[in-house]
Amino acid sequence: MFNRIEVKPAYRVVCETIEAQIVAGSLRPGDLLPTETQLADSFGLTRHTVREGLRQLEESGLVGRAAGRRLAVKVPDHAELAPRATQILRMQGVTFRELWEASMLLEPESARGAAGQITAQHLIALEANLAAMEAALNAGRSIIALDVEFHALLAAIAANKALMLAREPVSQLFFPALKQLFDHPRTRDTGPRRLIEAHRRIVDALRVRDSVTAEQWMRRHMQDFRRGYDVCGLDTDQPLPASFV
Amino acid sequence: MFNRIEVKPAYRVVCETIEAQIVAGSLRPGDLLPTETQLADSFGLTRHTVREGLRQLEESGLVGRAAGRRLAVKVPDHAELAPRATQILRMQGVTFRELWEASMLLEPESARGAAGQITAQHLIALEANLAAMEAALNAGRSIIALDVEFHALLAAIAANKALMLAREPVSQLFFPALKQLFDHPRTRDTGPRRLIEAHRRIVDALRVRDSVTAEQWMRRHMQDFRRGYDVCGLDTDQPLPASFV
DNA sequence: AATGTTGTATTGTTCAACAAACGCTCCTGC
DNA sequence: GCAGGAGCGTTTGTTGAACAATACAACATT
Repeated sequence: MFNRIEVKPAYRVVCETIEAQIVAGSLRPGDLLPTETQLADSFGLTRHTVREGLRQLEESGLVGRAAGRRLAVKVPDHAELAPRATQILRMQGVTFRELWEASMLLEPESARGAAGQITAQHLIALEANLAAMEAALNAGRSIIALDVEFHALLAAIAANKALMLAREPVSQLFFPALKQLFDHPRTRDTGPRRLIEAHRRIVDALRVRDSVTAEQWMRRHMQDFRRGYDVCGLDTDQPLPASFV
Repeated sequence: MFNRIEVKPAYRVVCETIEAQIVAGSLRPGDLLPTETQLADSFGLTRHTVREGLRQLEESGLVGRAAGRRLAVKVPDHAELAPRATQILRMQGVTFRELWEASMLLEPESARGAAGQITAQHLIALEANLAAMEAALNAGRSIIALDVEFHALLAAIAANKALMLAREPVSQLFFPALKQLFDHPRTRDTGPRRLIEAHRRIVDALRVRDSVTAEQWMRRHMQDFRRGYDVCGLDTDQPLPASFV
């Protein structure tokens, strides 16, 4: 009968009210919010209180500074969400196995989907990535960042928004976790070569829109990672060390 | 050469500084933050400026009110992130097809994983869900919420944090999208029955830890959804209507 | 046309308070 | 001895009136 009453601070109400207006559609992406003073007047609050609400709204990604100083409604981007998701996974002590199992699902599907959508434009980007990797390898620089980029490229080509959202945080953790591999004597020399080889094969398959082969090579590629982890004697059930930031 | 210069407001620096302390580990989950006045003194800012930073930190999920009023560092929960991810997908105009393709990957894996981890405790929860569904159906109430819950239960049982994070936002959109189906004359009568039947089969398979059958039935279950959508003449490539809130 | 200048609107920040809620200690009554 | 209040200090939530800094636009200058 009498449900739990919770008093929300005014700034929270401000945030929720504006958010509600946005999802309801009365404020559309691109629209400028009223000025802080106007909002304060409307709500019958001080500018300070309104500002605290706006700070939360800002962090939620629903508003941002489009052109000038004024806050504008925008469509939040999944690129903003990914780092936060990554952070959650790390702080919750996600294990290599969990990441690997997720990647084992998401990446092959990403490759498969890319085969159906790929354009000449995309191929150029992929080739550029491969070339950059070769160069980095020869120069003795790390290829991890380029690896992450490669997989992100594939996902972007596949153009499934749900998949991209799901994939990104996992990839942000999984691939950097492989840094250990490339530093390890057992895999330092062969690892990067095998990686580039797999990427090469995937691109070749995509060029001829061969989704089956692309998917197969991606799966092999993922299994390679897993095997490398084992070969190096690393425990797949341990939480990832915090150093992967 | 000359990169974009961005001057960050002080409240933003406050937020980032504290966040850095948390990820660096000098502030651990459970620790209380200093009081607003102390922070203001340390930073050499006004209490209000500090508060704006704290509001952002709060929204980011890294701090929260644990016991009393004081803010405490906490491990962010993926349950907080899911609604935001859902929002992003919806605002970006995600289509039924995208959601379905993602679910077609994630849900069967979820069922498969659950088979390996399930306990008597879990089975009780699943049975309770099934019973509640039967009851809801007989009473003519909607079973959508219970369906979402069923799939969330499976994911929780499978206990893969990366998978749960990936799955949740998709499920929050995908299953409610099926409301149309259960309102449509073509599937109104048979749909819910088939749904419960599939859930039943999955639970039965899980009870005997038969991961293959569980996964198969889940896949069939998903394909059923898709077929229903087609049968009702709905366009799978249209963005979901905004009414799924 | 490109570069200064001015003016105004809006955000960022400060200072000085006060109200309300919480946690704590200490005190009372049994 | 201890359960239950009464007070008290601490901390957050909120207000008010300012001022500084910046961005934008319109205009003047060269």
